[in-house]
Amino acid sequence: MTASATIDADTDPEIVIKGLHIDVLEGAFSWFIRSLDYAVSRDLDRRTARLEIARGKGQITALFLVDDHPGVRPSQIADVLMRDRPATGRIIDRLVRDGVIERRTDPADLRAQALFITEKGHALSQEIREIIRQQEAEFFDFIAPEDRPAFMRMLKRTYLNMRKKWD
Amino acid sequence: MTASATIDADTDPEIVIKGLHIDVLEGAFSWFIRSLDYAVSRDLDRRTARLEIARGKGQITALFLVDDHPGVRPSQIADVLMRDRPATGRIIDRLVRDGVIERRTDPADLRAQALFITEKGHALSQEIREIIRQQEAEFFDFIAPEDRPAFMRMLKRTYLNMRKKWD
DNA sequence: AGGCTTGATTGTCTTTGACAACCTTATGGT
DNA sequence: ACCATAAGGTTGTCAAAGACAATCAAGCCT
Repeated sequence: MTASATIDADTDPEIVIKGLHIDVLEGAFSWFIRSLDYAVSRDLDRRTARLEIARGKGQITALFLVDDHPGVRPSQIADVLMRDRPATGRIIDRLVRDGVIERRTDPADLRAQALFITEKGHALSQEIREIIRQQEAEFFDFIAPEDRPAFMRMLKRTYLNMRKKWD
Repeated sequence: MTASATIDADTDPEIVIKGLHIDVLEGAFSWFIRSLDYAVSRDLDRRTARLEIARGKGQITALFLVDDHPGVRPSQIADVLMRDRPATGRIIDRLVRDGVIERRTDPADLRAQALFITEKGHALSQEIREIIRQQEAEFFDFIAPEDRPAFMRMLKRTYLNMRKKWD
């Protein structure tokens, strides 16, 4: 018994952890987002531990991007991930080493690479998508179905707003 | 021009980054949460760069907790942070080294420590709170005032739901 | 042709975070 | 009272993430 709370559809829950009222942090969207990220990431790592993919958000997002956009370039992935190119390059290194994607040089621009998913990579991708679906279901099932679109919309808009400030 | 979107009050925005439709990831709450965390964290690091506090969420949350709960114990902080005790211990080390909090042994339990804020620490805490208020205002100002409580409530409930599964 | 920009890699450094082992103090059962 | 066990913290080690600078190669633009 370390966390307790009253959860109601319409009231603002109080947050108490090990006897500490962490009211301070309430009112701070960012704090919840950061804590949620930590939890979601760890949970996802656990769920994917048995798979042949290194943990970390970057790997999975990159894999999905290659799966959905054959020929995508590392720099595009870097932009989506908001990482610099060296970091993205190493993520891709690992995916290539694991045999889930392939690097080819783009004939139209010899500097650039075009990335393609392998069969193994596609299968892995499908498996991870299913895992994420399960995670979503378990983590967010308490949000009433009719509230989900609203929540998602707010997240998206926050994301887009943030990206605008980013560039 | 790397991110573009149509933002409407009521429509679901499309997300396009550098020409990539990242529809795949839509429908995944977790992806937005993770991306948002990344952005919010980096932004906060930038804003607090000039301050005498190491970057990282742990430092700030721990500082706030000590500021609000004089005599709090490291293990309680570890629980809020969802970190293990070694990690929490090192966060506290840094805060003590920087002179913003003090370690005393709890007379009631000689194993345990009671943490207290210093004057310097309290001043720093106030300063950071103000910075966070500003960040919140800039990041989340596009959420209509009447929608904010709902958004916050959903975040809180997600957080609490997650903590329940955590323990 | 020359200079500049873009795509990507390599090398290095710092920071996080996880895990295991250890020491000290409380607690609880007998 | 005593011994085993649990709880609070510290130290040591290791791996991974991420940031930054420097480098190389290819295209673009006058």
